[in-house]
Amino acid sequence: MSTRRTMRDVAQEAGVSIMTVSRVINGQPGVLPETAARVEHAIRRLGYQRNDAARQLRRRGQPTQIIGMLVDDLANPFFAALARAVEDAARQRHYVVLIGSSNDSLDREREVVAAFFARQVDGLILVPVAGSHRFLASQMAQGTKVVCVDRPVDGLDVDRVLVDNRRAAGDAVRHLLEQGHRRIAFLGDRDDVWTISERYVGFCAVLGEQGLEPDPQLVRRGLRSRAEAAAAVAELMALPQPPTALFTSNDLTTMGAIDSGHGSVALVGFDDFALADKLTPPVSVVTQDPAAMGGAAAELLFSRISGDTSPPRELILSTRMVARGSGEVPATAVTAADSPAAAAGQ
Amino acid sequence: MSTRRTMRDVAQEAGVSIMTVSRVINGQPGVLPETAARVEHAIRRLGYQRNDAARQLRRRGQPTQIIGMLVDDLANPFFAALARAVEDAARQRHYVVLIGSSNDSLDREREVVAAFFARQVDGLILVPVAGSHRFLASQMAQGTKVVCVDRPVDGLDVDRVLVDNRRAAGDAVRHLLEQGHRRIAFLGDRDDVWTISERYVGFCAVLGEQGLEPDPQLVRRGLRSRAEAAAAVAELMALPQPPTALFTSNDLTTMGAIDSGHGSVALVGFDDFALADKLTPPVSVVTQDPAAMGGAAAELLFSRISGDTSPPRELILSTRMVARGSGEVPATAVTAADSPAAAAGQ
DNA sequence: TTGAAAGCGCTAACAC
DNA sequence: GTGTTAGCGCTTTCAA
Repeated sequence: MSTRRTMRDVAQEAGVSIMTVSRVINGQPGVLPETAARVEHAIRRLGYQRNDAARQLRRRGQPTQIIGMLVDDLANPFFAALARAVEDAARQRHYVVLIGSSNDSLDREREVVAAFFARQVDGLILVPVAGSHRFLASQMAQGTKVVCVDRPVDGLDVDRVLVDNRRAAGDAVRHLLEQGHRRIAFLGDRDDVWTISERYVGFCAVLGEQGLEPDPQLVRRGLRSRAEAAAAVAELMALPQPPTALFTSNDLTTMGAIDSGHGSVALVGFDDFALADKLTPPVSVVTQDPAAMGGAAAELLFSRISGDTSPPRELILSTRMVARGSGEVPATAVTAADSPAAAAGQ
Repeated sequence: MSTRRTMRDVAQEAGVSIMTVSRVINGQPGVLPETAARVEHAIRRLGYQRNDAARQLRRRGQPTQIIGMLVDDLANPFFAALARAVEDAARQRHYVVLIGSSNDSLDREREVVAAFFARQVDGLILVPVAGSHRFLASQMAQGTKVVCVDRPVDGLDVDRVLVDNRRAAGDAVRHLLEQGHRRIAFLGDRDDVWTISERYVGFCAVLGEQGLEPDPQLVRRGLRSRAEAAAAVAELMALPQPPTALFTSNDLTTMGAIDSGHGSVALVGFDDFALADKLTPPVSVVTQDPAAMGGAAAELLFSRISGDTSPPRELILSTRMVARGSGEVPATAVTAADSPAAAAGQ
C-alpha cells in the first residue's frame, strides 16, 4: 500500500511549484497552456486525485458538499425510494451522500448523526425516531441545515416534508365505511412511530364521524413485524365477532395481513407496494410517493444550504386512495354470519 | 450561520491549551479529572464537534473510516437490501458509508467513484457496470481497497462476491424441463449487464444438455423495463406456437411477465421478491440473498482495509430454486397444441 | 505567468 | 499533567 499522491508529488514531477498545480487542478486562469499540459500529464502519470478534505480545511466557510441522510431502514422499499431521490438531487449539485439507518433506535440515530456531523456535512435529511432531538440544536446553531421527512421532530423547529397521515388514514376508513363495514380492525406497527399514531388518530376520527367508536378488541397496536401482524389478524378472525374489514397501518402490517390468508375480509393498507395490484384480491391502499418526498426534502435542504433563511417550512404532500378490490369486499356476507344481534344494533 | 467551533474555542473557554482539549476529546490519559471536567463542560457549552477531516489530515496513513458503496439502483429492493447489510457492517466498525447509484451508466459511475476517492474513502464496494474500469487501478495502487459484488469488473483483479448465475439459471430451466416443458422462453433485461448474459448462457447450456436449442423466436433480450417485459410476453403468447414456460432473468422482467397476466404459462424468475408466494399462482424463483452478499463484501473489504494482502478472492454464494407453483404448471395441456405435429396443423 | 509564505483544525513528538 | 512546535495537503494572499 503506497501512500497517496499529493500536489507536491505532482509539482515535483512536472517541475513547477505546488501553486501552479493547484491552479491547474481548479481550472484557474493564468497558467500557460504549455505548463498546464505538463501538469496534466504528471497528474495522469501519478494518478493524482485532489484531497477534498484538505481542500475544505483551507476554504473555511465553504460547503463540504457532503450531506447526510438517515432513514429508518434502508432495506425498506419506501425508504430506499426516498433515499434514491435524495441521492439524485445531490448528484446534480455535485454533492455526495452519507447514508445511515436508525433502525428506530434513538441511540443509534444519535451515533450516526454525530458521525455525520464529525465529517462536516452541510446538511442532514432525517427520518427522526421518537424522542428528544435537542442534540441537533447545537449543530444547527453552527450552520448545519436539517430537514425532516416522513416524520416531524420532537421539540425542534425545522423544515419538514410530511403527508397528512390522519386524513389519509381517514380516507381509507371512510372507504371501508362506504362499503358498509362497521367492524373495522386497526393493525398498528410500533406505537412510538409518529406516523403510526397519527394514522390511528385518523382511524378513530372517521369512525367518530359516524358515531362509532373503535372496538378495543379490534385494535391491535405495537406489532413489530410482519409475522406479529399475521398472528394478530389470525387472532382477530378467530373472535366470536370477527372484524369484516382491516385497516393496516403500514406496508409491513399489510403484508402480515396478507400472510394470514384471510382473503374474505376487506383490507385497506397504508403504503403501496410492488404487485399489490396482482394479488387476489388486488390490495386497496392509501399511497404516498416516497420519491416525491425525498425530492422535496432535498430541494428544501439545498435551498437552505444556499442561504435561504426564511422561517421553517412544512410541506404536506398529497396521498391517494387506490381502490383495487380488497377494500371493496362487501360487508354484508360476513356481517350476517357475524352476529345478527350486533348487526341489528347498527 | 455562525462559523463552526474549533478546539481553539474550547481551549479558550476552558482556560487550557488546545492540546489538553485534544487529549480529552480523544480520551487520552494524563489529564486531571478536574481539568477534563472543565473541558467537557466547555465542549458542551459550545456544542463543539471534532472535525474529522482535519484530524485525518494530520494522522496520515490512518484510515478515514469512510467507505463508498456504488450500486446500480438504490431504489431496487435487491440493492437496497445489499446496501443495508453493508451499512450495518460499517457501523459496527465505526465507519460511515457514502452511497451512490450508477444507473447502469459508466460515466455516472466514474463520476461518483471520483467523488468518493476525492473524499479519501478507505474502500469501495462496487456493483460495476459494463465497460473498462482501468480508472480504478491508479486509486487502488494508492491504497484504496475495492470489492466488487453481484458482478465482476472488467480487466481488474479484485475481490468479488458473486453467485453462480449460469448454474442458478440452469437450475431454473432444468426445473421447467422436468415439468415437461420444451418451449421455454427467455426474457432478458439489458444485455450489457453481466448477470443477465450469464443467465442466458446458463439457459442455453441446460437446453443443450437435452439436445435442445433456444428458439430465437422465444428469446427476448434487452428489455429495459417492466413494461417492455410485459409487452414482450404478450407478443410471445400471441405467437402461433407460444411458449409453454417463461424464464425471466431478473425481478423486473418477472414482474413484467406477471403484469402481462398470462397465468396459465409456467414461470420461473430470477430473484425473489416480496409476496411472490402470495400471487396466483405463487411465483417460483431462483433466489440469491442480497443481504448475505452485502455482508460478505463488507467483510472482505474490511479485512483488506485491516491489511490483508493475500491474492484477490472470489466468493461464490449459493442460490436456491424455490418451487411455489408457477414453475410447476404442467406443459401437457399446451404442449398438445404445440407439438411439431400440431404445428403442422396450424 | 509563476512562486513563497501563512495558516485552515488537528495531532505527533517533544519539551517542561 | 500540561504546553509548545511543527506540519498534514491544500488554498489564500501577496510578491516577483
